[in-house]
Amino acid sequence: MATIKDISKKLGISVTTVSRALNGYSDVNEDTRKRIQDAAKALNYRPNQIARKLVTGRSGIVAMVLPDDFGITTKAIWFEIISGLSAEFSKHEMDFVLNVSAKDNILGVYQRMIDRGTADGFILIAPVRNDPRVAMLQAHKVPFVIHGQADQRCEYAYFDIDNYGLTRRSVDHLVSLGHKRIAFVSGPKEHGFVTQRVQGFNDALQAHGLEGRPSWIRYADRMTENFGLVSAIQILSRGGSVPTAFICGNTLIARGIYQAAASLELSVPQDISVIAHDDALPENRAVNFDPPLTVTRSPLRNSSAPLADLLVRRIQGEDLHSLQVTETEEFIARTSTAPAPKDG
Amino acid sequence: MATIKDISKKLGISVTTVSRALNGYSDVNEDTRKRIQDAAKALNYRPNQIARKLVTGRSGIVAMVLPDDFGITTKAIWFEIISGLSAEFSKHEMDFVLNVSAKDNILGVYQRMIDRGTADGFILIAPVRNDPRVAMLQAHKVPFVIHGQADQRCEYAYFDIDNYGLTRRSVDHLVSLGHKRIAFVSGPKEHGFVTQRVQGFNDALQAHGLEGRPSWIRYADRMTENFGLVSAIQILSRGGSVPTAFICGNTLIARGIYQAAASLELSVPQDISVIAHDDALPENRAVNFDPPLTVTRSPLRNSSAPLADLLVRRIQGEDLHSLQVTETEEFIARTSTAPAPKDG
DNA sequence: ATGAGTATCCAAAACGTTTCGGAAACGCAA
DNA sequence: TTGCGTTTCCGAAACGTTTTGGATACTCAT
Repeated sequence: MATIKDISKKLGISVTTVSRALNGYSDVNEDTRKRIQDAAKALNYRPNQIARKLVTGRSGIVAMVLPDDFGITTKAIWFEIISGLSAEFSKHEMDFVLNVSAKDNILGVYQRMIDRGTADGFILIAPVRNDPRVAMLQAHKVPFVIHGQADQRCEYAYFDIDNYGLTRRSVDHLVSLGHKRIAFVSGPKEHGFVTQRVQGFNDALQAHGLEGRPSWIRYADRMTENFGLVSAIQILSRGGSVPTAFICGNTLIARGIYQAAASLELSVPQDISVIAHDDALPENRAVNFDPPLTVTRSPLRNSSAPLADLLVRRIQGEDLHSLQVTETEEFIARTSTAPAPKDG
Repeated sequence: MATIKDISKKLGISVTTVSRALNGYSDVNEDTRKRIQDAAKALNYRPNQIARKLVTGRSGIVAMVLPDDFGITTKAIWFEIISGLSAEFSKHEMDFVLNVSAKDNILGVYQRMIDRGTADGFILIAPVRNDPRVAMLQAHKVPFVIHGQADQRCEYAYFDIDNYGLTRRSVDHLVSLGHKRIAFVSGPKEHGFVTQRVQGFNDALQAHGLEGRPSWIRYADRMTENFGLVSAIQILSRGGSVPTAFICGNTLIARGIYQAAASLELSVPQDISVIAHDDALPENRAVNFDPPLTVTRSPLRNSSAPLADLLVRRIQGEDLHSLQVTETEEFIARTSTAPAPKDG
């Protein structure tokens, strides 16, 4: 309601000085600044973002565009990210625009938003290789940060977990328990994080002199309980030798594998060990599994603050290469993993 | 990128005329308008919302503030509403700001948004009686629309379903099947829709000369499967006569009641009939229940378009009273309801 | 020919802020 | 005294649009 002019008039100080005082410039006397700040508070002044944007080119608005076709799993995951981000940007006094659109229209939405210049920057999630969104944003020189790293050497800011290391550590743990035949039930092939995890998985097997079987690596379109159930039954029912351990892309898949084991009258961990990556969604806690699930853990919730922070700094013009963060996940051994069965 | 000035220069026409042509004013020659529109298209012109807002006071931004403490059910429900709204506002070329904040800070967020004037209007959901958010928005004369009607006679725009009629119809249906003892498992007491449903429930009972028992009406803090399970077992295990039918606030509660019935070795619908209100969430389809669930149905998804539309019209200054919409839900009889048991 | 009415156009102000390019006042060294 | 550097301030322009209040030219009846 109150404008900078009101403060200016009330104090008999120029609009310029008021603006500079409030924005922390050094060319204003500290006493004056104090008076101005007090007046601002007294008048309940809040800078009009719109007016500010017109001159600075910044709107204090940040956006995220999501496709609308996904299951409840993805829904929960994204809600987790969304609420975290929204809260985080709130702290920065920024607004968070969410757009949920048909998958084939996503690029159109970006185009519109870029043209109208509503947003200072974007958050992307679930990147794929050669992601067209990335190409578009780069072409228009719009700041953005990706959750997850799509390509090996990339020219954008990102926050990622160590997907490669995640499967390596899981394999290491299983091998140290004597497992030699390990399956990996993962996510959609086109996503960067899946590629990296598979890579880590294969490299780890090789490092231990073990041989992987292509049919023991499964790619889910949707990383659901059902997919875990079906995959495990298929893998375990095939003739010949079967895996003694499963690594799961998330805890839902693990749940499906527990079910499969129960259905096949196998017990976890005596017959098969299970280990998963845990995004720490509040509604599916690995510690409440029976038996409690061994996991590599990196709460999705924890990624909000870094993501928001990175984007803010990117918008402020900070260099890309200082804005590429990879976080190492926690390893938590519980009782879903045990020494490999003797007859294995 | 291209501004109104660019068009103006290219065509040798004043900025004023370009603006008026593009905004459909009648005082510009149709030929000129055509030329201007063509030039605008050629230059890929999009009006700068920010500049526009500065003078009109409209930002083309609309906001919603949610508390961050809720279970996965609410999460799914809200995601449903959110994606619908976002898509809908997209069509209106408006941006949708989402803010998820701590419950005790919600009002602060509204205050900030109102002060900064980022949003043209707000969407509220899940109103309670004498909702402080309503009071605040009314005090600041900010346009808003509520999903659900909190108070009987209210001075705001809303879109609601006929919550009163919903339970009336459910009771009618059950009574016509011969049921005389009916329980109702509903939602949080403080929400308007619960009050209305309970009212409809009680009135319907009375209209049929039946007597309700207070202990047969249950208020859930969270309308989950668990609450349905627990409520049904408690109600059915009590000494004396027990209900022969349950009305459920949503399909999750119904699922819990199915479970309770199974656990108590009662069958649906031979021993107890179940009827629910169905918000039509994609992950919990009433038709897939076993037996398929009789419902009153009003897809949440369907409320997005009216809500968005109402808000847009409210922002444009349309009168409140033409913006109060109550939709009647569908009634779908399936096989979870059957004649009351003879010994009942 | 005059005046009124209509169709079409436009210059300038306004929205609230930041920023550019100084200006004034002072201290201090030469 | 002069000149220079600091500190502290400010006027005016700018951002891209809409809106206000005419101005101009034309038509048509008188």
